[in-house]
Formats: sequence, structure tokens, C-alpha cells
Amino acid sequence: MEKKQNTLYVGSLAKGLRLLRAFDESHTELSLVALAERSGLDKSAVQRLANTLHIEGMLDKDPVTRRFRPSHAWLELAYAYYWSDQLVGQAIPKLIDLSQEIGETVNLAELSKDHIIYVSRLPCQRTYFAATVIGRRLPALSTSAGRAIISTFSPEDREEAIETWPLKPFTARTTLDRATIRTSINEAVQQGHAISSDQMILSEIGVACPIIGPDGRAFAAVQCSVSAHTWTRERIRAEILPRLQDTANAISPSSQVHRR
Amino acid sequence: MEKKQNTLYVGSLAKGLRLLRAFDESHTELSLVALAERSGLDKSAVQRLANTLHIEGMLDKDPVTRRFRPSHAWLELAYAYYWSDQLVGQAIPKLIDLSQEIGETVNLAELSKDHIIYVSRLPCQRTYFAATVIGRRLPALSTSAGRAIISTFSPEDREEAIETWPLKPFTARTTLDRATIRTSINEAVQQGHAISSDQMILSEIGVACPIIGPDGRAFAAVQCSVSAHTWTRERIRAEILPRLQDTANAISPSSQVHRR
DNA sequence: GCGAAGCGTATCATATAATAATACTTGATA
DNA sequence: TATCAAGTATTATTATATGATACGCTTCGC
Repeated sequence: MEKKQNTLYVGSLAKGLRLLRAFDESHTELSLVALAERSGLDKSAVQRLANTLHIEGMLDKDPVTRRFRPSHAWLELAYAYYWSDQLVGQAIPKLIDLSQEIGETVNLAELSKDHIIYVSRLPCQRTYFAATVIGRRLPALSTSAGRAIISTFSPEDREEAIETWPLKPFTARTTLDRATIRTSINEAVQQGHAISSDQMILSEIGVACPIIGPDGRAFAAVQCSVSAHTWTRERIRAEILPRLQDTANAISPSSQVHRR
Repeated sequence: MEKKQNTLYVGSLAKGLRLLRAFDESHTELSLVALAERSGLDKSAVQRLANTLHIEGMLDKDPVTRRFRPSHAWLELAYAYYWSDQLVGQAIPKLIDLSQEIGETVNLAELSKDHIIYVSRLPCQRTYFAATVIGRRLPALSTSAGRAIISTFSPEDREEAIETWPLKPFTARTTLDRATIRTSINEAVQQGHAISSDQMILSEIGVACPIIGPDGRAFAAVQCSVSAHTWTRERIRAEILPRLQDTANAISPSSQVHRR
């Protein structure tokens, strides 16, 4: 069928992965044909692949509705991921301290191409569900974390990101104007942190400080989300920012011991 | 090679999954041959499968060491899982409240065959890394959460679990004697909660209350881990347990609206 | 500086193992 | 009870995955 690549590309495996990726926030359980539709594969293929995934424990199958759902194995994969990500181990204890100190939701975000992905989340206040789930992937340009990271790039890379990275409206007030975003990022360059409002959800303010790698370029950020109903930007800068900045600095590999 | 099943079993897909599962806490990045060894597949197969997984974004490849590592996609799978698990959505806000109230680490554990898996974790104090990572899977019999869940089973199922479910020593004091475990579970039957000490790590006390399903049988538990250096069982019962119990009850589907 | 060993990469003939069309079963709907 | 949609089973066909082999690059130890 599709000749994606040459002889070292196993199509059946790739198709199986397509099935896994067919599940997301709005497709939490899928029937055989729904799976076929979403993956673009035909019914027979899905039958075989889904069956295999079920046997291998990657998909649960409701015995009555016959629908498939992600299994606990998906969390075990996340478990393996966490051990493989050096940064998480470095960051977690410091993030816990931070969240205890400021009493607000603290996140660790990593750059993933032109998106950021929340790798670790420590909710402190009741929030909407999506704000508590790890693995959420958002356009970097629309998030304080992304902007903080981009602010550490060279001027050329920064400009390229601002011009070409994707945008998507989440709220009525999500900034889609790249000039405005440029201004925001330039501020971050000056101040060492980024602040954004109403980007993912209304009345939410995000603050983020970059975690800077040995080469001076950030690949992650410590981020904090607060409600605009209880916080102003001024108070955030006064009360949250200093500790946030300290935490980010403490996590940055350049501040770690292994150096010479 | 292996004839696992009949014609609706796609071997290549299953083999690819074996590669994913080759990664765990002590195997965080693997070379081609290491992957071959751990998966039991031959070098050529691994070459093709790993290459496919890399192309599909499921494995990162260090350009210099040529080693493979789990990619961010693994977290995206976890993200999809969370949306598919009804219980998590119900539980999260209540767990946040609980953790804020008691100021100690709160976990949501689900039964996964004869193990429990931590689905949601809200660390409040600095702890060892493994205690903060979601997706950790532990023998049900050795955990307070598992025992709390088992305590809601029918006497026959309970006995079967006690007799046949796996045990594994984690600390020098991990209980491997099934009679002792039976006593502990019987207490849980009486008291509606389970307490265990020194099972996964020394000087750690776990308390758990079952989340009971419509059929009276638990499939999950709210669990709390504290240090034996700052807590006694008495104080736990007095200060933590009541709120823990309330939280578990509030989460239990039988307490939810959708009933008649 | 040389040879060996280990690992990653590339190639290819072969038949296994995945394919997709078809037909059968079930259960819900009207 | 008839119709339809969805899940399940079977099969001939060939494309597709296979794994043996060979090549090239590092990194050792001597």
C-alpha cells in the first residue's frame, strides 16, 4: 500500500501505532469501525491489529460494547519514560518545594519540536481537568513556558519560531497575532521570564522561567498557572516570580555539580 | 517463528511492542544490540522495528551514541489514557483537596490484575523519585492500596488473592508471609481501610481506603504515604484517616449522581 | 599503529506472514 | 419480524517482513 520508506520500515508496526494514536481527549473509546475511520485503515486491518494490541495488553476491550480503550500499559510506558528523562529526576524535588511554598499549580514543560509538553504537573488548587493531566501538548508560541524557552534562542532561531511555529485558537482571546507574540517574547528576553494571560483558558495567567542548558539554550521551563481572579501580574512578579526563577536556575544543568 | 495465535495476530506489531516494553527504570536507553538482547529478537528484526518506531516518533535516537530512548509520544499516550479513565476525572479534584488538607502525599491506585498501578500521584513532601512517578505497578498484596481493595472482595475471591497473587521482596521487611497478609486484610475488612509499613521502602507507612464500585467491590483505592519518622499509626488514624475515608467515599461511583 | 572485537548499517533472495475481499453471526431498531 | 450496522471468521493471493550475510566505522588492547 503505502511505501513510506524502504525495506527497513515495518508497515504493520506503523499501522498498529496509528491505532494507538487514534485515541485522544475526545476519543476515549473506539469501536472497530470507528478505529478504522480514524486511522484510515480498512476494517480487516484494524480487526487484526486491534486484536493483536488487545492480546498484547495494549488495549482493553469492553466485553459488552466491544469497544476498545487504552489500557494500564499506557501508563507503564509513561513510567518508563520518566526514568529515561534525566530532567524530571532533577526537577521533581525542587518542584515539590516550590509548589508547597507558593501554594499554586506548578508545571514542568519540555520543548517538543514546536510544541511544549507538560511532563510533570503539581496541582495545588482545583482546576479544570486538562490542567492536571501530564502529556498535554500545546503550541509553544501560545504558552508562557514556550515563550520563556524561545526567549533563550539566538535572534535568528527566535525569529524563525515566531514566524513559522503553529498557532491555534483555544479561547476567544488566544493571541494569533505574531507581532504581539514577538513583543511578549522580547519582554521575556529582557526579563528572563514570560507571562501570558487567557491563552489556553480564560482568566488564567501563566508565568514561566526557562531551564537553561549548558549551551545557554533552554529546552524546558518551570511554569506556574494561577487564576486572574486572585492574582495580578504585579503580585505574581512580587510573590511568585522570585521563587520560580530560583527553582528554574537550580534545575538548570549548568548549575549542577557535574562540570569542570 | 512464534505462532502465538492464528491469522488475526500480527506478529510484527507484537514484536514492536516488545521493544517498547524493553525500557524500564533500569533500562532507560538501549542500543540496538541491547534492545535485541532484552526483547529476544534478532538484530535484523530489531533494526527494522526500532527504525520504524524511530521514524514514527515513538523512539528518540541519540545522534551520537545511537542509543534509543522513549520519546515524548509515550507521555502523549498517557494523556490519552487519562481522558479514557472515568475514575481519574472524578477523583482528581477531590484528591487535590485532600492533599491540601493533610499536607501529605496522596495517590490514586487502580487494580490491574494482581497488581496495583498508581494512576495519579500528588506528592506534598520530598520523597524518593519512584514514589512520585505515575504508572508504577506493584504487587497488590504488598501495598496498602491493594489490601484495601482486596478487603472488599467476597471471602472466596479474597482468599484466592491472598493465596495466589504474587509477592516480591522490596525491603528487608516486606511481608512475604501470606498468613500475615491475611491478618492485615482481615483487619481491613473490619475497619474499612488498610495500613502497611516498610513494604516498598523502609520507614514508610501507607494508608488506603477502597473506592467501591456499584457492585460493592473495589477496583481502586485512595492511598496516602507518610514517613514513620513523623507519624505513628495512631496519629494517622486520628488525623488522616477520616478525611481519606471521606474522599474515597466521595469518589466511589455508588455515591455519584448517575443512579436510580 | 595494528588487529580484533563490537556495533551500526546496508543488501537481497526467499517464503512466511500479512493482506483485503468475502461471507457469516449477532444484536439493535423500527 | 425484517433490516441494518457492527463484529467475527475464513481464505486465496502476494506483497511484505524476514534473517543471513557482508560492509564500514569506532574503540579497545597490545
